[in-house]
Amino acid sequence: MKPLDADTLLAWFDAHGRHDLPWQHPRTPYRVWISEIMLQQTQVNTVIPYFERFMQRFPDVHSLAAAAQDEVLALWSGLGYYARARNLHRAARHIVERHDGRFPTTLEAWLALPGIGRSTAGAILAQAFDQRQPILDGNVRRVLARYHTIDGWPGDRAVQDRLWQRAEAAMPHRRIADYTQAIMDLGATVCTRQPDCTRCPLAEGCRAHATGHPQAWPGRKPRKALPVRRTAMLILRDADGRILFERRPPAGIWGGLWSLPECPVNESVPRHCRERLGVCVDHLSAGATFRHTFSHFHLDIVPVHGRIDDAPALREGGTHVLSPPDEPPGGLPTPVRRLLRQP
DNA sequence: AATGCGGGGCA
DNA sequence: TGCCCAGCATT
Repeated sequence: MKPLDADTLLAWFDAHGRHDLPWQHPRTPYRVWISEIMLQQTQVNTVIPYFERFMQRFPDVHSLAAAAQDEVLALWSGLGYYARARNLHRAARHIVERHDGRFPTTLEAWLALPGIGRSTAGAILAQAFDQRQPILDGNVRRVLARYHTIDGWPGDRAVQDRLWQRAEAAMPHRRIADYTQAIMDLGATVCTRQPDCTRCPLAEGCRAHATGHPQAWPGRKPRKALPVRRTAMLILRDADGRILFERRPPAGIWGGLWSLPECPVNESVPRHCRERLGVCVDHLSAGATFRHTFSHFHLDIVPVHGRIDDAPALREGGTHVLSPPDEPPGGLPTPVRRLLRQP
C-alpha cells in the first residue's frame, strides 16, 4: 500500500497549518512537554489559556518540581483528567532528581516517566528534538484510518497495531517536527468528524474519500448506556459566608482536588453532617438537580444549602477547611465551580 | 444525549 | 495482555 505523501502534506502545512501556537514560540522541550500533556484528551483552543497561565507560574521544570501539588492542581482545575496533573508533577520531580533537570532524549527514558505513553513520547521527541518518531494521537488516527480505510475501532489492539504501522511508514526523513504538526493540523482542521475533503491536500490518494463516505472511519467505540448515580453536594456556609470545602482522596474521581462535602441522597443531611463532619446544620434547602457526565456514568447532583456553626469542630486534619467561595483552598472540579458561581 | 480524546493500573 | 477508569468541550 502506498503511504500518504509527506511532501504534499508539508506544502499544505506551510500554507495552511498552524504556526502560531504558544508552545511553538519558543519550541523548547519543557513547553512542548507541558502542551502535549494538556493536549491529551483536550482540544487546542481549550488548552491555550491554561498553557499560558501554567507557563507564567511554572516557567521551567525546576519551578514545577518545587511546587505544592495543590497549586499544580489549582492551575489544572477545569481541564479534567486530573491524574495528568499529578503525573506531570511527579515527572517533573523525576527529571530534576534523576536527570539533573535535563530532558531525556531517548524514547525509553520518556516512556519511563509517569503520564507518558508511546504517542506522547513520540510527539515530544519529534517536535522538541527533531527525532524521527511516529505519533498516533486522535487526529492522526482519524487521518490514517480514512486514508487507508482501516476498519474497526482504534481501541482494539489489532486496529491500533495497523495504525502504528501506517504512522511509521508515513514519516518523512526531513522536517519531522513540521510533519508531525502538519498531520495533527490536518486532522484538527480539515479531516475532522465531518471532513471537508475539498480542502484536503491528500484527498486524491485517500481511500475513504473515494468511497464517498469518509465519515465512516474510524470505527466507533461500542457503547453501553451509562448508569446514573446520585449525590447531594452540601454548600454549608458559616456566619461569615465562608463555605466548607473537603479534600478528595488522592486518586480516583477528582483525585487530589478540593470539593464540597457529599451526602448519599437517601441519608438524612443533618445526621450525616453531625456524624461525618462533626458540624450542626440548619436552614437546609435543596436547589435544582443537574447532571454531570463522566465517561462511564452520569452523576445527578442535588445542591443542598445550609448554615453551620461559627466554630465547627472539624475532624481529620487537613481534609476540611472553611474558605470564601471565591478563594477555594485548591483546584475544584467543574461542576463544583459551576455550583459556587450561581448560588 | 452522543461523541472524541491517551495513558495508568490492575487482574 | 485485556479490561476498567477518567472529565471536559463540542455537536
